[in-house]
Amino acid sequence: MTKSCIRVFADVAQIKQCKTEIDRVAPTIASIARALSLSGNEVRLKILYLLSKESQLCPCDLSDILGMTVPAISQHLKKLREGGLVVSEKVGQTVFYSLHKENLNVINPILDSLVITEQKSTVS
Amino acid sequence: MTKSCIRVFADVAQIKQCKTEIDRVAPTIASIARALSLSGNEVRLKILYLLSKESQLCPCDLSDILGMTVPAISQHLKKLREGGLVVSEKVGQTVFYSLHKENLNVINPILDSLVITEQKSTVS
DNA sequence: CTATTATTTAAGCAACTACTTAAATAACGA
DNA sequence: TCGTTATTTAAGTAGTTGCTTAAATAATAG
Repeated sequence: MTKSCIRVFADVAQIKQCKTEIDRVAPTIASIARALSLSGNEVRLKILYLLSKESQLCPCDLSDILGMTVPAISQHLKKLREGGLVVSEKVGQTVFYSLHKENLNVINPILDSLVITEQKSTVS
Repeated sequence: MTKSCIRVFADVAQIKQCKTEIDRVAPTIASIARALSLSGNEVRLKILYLLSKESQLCPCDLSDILGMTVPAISQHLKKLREGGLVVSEKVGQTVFYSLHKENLNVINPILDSLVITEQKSTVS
């Protein structure tokens, strides 16, 4: 870290500009990275996909569908809720989870691309 | 796991259908989740963003720009390369990294959304 | 009130991540 | 060749993640 790149082709102005630019977008990148790492888990991505298909599901349903324990599911849902990607509504003893559509600008294209990828592979 | 959801409103047919559907898309989800978890790291997302702006950068540049040690950067680049998100080309002692555009269908919308988000926040 | 059901929370733990420092590899120039 | 530079690899480690099981919380029915 003390020594920096001194190669002949290094473009000092370019590097400086990159530093400025990355500082500028850093907060946005941090927030997007958070959303991506949330959905970068196989179980949570499945939950998001299922919610995009079914509009709402409870932890119990998801436990059945994904073949996992209820606490395991609940902990994933907690992360998704805290990350603002899903919302929950309690109806009696049951808690229904659904996508938090307003916060899904990062995730939506991914779910879309999933559908597209599936269509492609179904066709071929 | 042994006991399944027995609530009154549970829709057995819906659950069964979801199971079938999730099994069908599981391989695609796994591969997308891998790409998302790769780009769900702040440093790696910054690298991808910088490469989308600069077309090619070496580990040394990135170390300078991001204020991190070269080995730390190198290890991130290795993951991105193994995940197929970037490619490298050696020129003399320098290794230039650039985006592997063909494999970026999952990541591209994210980088785009980053630009869009930045424009929004700049305007407001 | 008591038992049952749905969900969440907590504690423990194995596996993974992302850094560190040191060493290895490779290209270059004097 | 020797010393320098660019990069990668390796080993060690603190922190994080994702599960497990057990316990806590809350709603409902008898």
